Amino acid sequence: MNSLAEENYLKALFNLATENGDVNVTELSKRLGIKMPTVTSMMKKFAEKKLVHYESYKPLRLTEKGKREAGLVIRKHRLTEMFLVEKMNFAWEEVHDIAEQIEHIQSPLFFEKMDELLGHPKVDPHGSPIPDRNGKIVWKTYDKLSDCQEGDAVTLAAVINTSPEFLKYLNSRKISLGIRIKIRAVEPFDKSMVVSYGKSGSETLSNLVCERLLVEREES
Amino acid sequence: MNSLAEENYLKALFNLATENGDVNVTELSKRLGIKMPTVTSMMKKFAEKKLVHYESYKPLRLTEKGKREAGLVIRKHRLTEMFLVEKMNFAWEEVHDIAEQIEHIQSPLFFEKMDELLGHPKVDPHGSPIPDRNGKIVWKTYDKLSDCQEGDAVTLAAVINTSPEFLKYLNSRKISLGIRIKIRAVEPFDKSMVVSYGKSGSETLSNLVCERLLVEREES
DNA sequence: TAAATTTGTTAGTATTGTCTAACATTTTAT
DNA sequence: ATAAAATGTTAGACAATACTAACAAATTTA
Repeated sequence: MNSLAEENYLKALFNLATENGDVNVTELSKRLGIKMPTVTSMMKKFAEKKLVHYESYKPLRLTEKGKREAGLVIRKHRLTEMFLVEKMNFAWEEVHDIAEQIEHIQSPLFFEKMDELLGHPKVDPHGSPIPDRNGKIVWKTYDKLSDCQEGDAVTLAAVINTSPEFLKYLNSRKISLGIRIKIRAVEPFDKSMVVSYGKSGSETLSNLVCERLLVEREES
Repeated sequence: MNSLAEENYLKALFNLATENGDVNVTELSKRLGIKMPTVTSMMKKFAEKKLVHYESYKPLRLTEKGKREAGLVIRKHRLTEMFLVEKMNFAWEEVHDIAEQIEHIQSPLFFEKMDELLGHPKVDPHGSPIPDRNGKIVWKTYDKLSDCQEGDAVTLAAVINTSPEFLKYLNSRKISLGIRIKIRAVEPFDKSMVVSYGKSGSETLSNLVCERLLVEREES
């Protein structure tokens, strides 16, 4: 069984590997808000527990076991986020901190119950995939809205940045997962987009925002 | 803010005081499964934090602050038990261990949401009162079934022992909170009772069981 | 009331997970 | 190619919470 601290390291390792490929000690240290020497010693412990392949000065790589156990922590996190939103009426920008705590509950039954009550959801409230019972993630590949063209019609499937600030910004624009977005124009100078969706006439979204919105093109 | 360990000490102190009056180090040690020297040193820390009145070799007494904070932990525990049973379809004998973990979540909003979704319940699934937002418990006084007489008709309001074994025994007899029980006979020799309730013809309950069932007499 | 038992404290140690300071290696830039 | 910068490790310390062994006080019993 992994401790709470270990679960946090596992999750961070997995997420960083997904985001950036190779993970180094500095990044992991920054992500966790824990100083580098502490991270180094935890990685040695992880090596003994066969959770990472560790060699001094080399990038950190989760073993298969490490990936599985990390996936299971992320599963608990994302199921919790979904439960909080769907069953407890939380808004999507409120759930992260609570899920960070509940993900450490040791009770397979508890998470099985959540999964069942939610009808075995495939994604969390931000569109991130929920790993299966073996910790395996099935990745669907989405396009960034910023990579789409004038005239494209797309559906919003996920958001990359899940900070409360960004999510509140989206709330204020009535942007939520599942909305259909039409790209009316792309400004060449700053790559901002004029889009329409829902009941809005049209809105202008900066490139920074468009890069954080993952969409599916209409099936053709 | 109290740590997880401190919250456990607070809860145990409060519960022991409710059950037995005075609390001593030995009892607290046994209840927590923590050796006495560790308990002594935690009590010194509690004295500094003004959670207990501590004097060497004297019984342990929670301060008003200590009672309030203990009550708030117990509130979190009991709200959680109720939530697990009412909203997540757990059986009453399954919830204790999970609630022991969730009670330590630091998020007032999370527990407020539970309370709201449950409609501000006054008792948990075992009939124990849920402290209010200030940690105050309003005690209703019940009678033990074992103190009732032949001919009495009562309603089951709470159970004293909440061990899974006892609760499963009650399940097997279809005994649940709220059932109306009629006392058909009391065996003088061993104080066992012949009772009827629900659809059962009649059942015999040992004195040990009857002492653990708290009932309300029919309003007169 | 004195001995035995129970209860409680002190002292010293261990583990987990954190830190800072100092040093070592690797990478980048001139 | 070497100096500077970035990255990573070692060594030693610390806080929280637990433990055991030894001792002290209080209570019970004979």
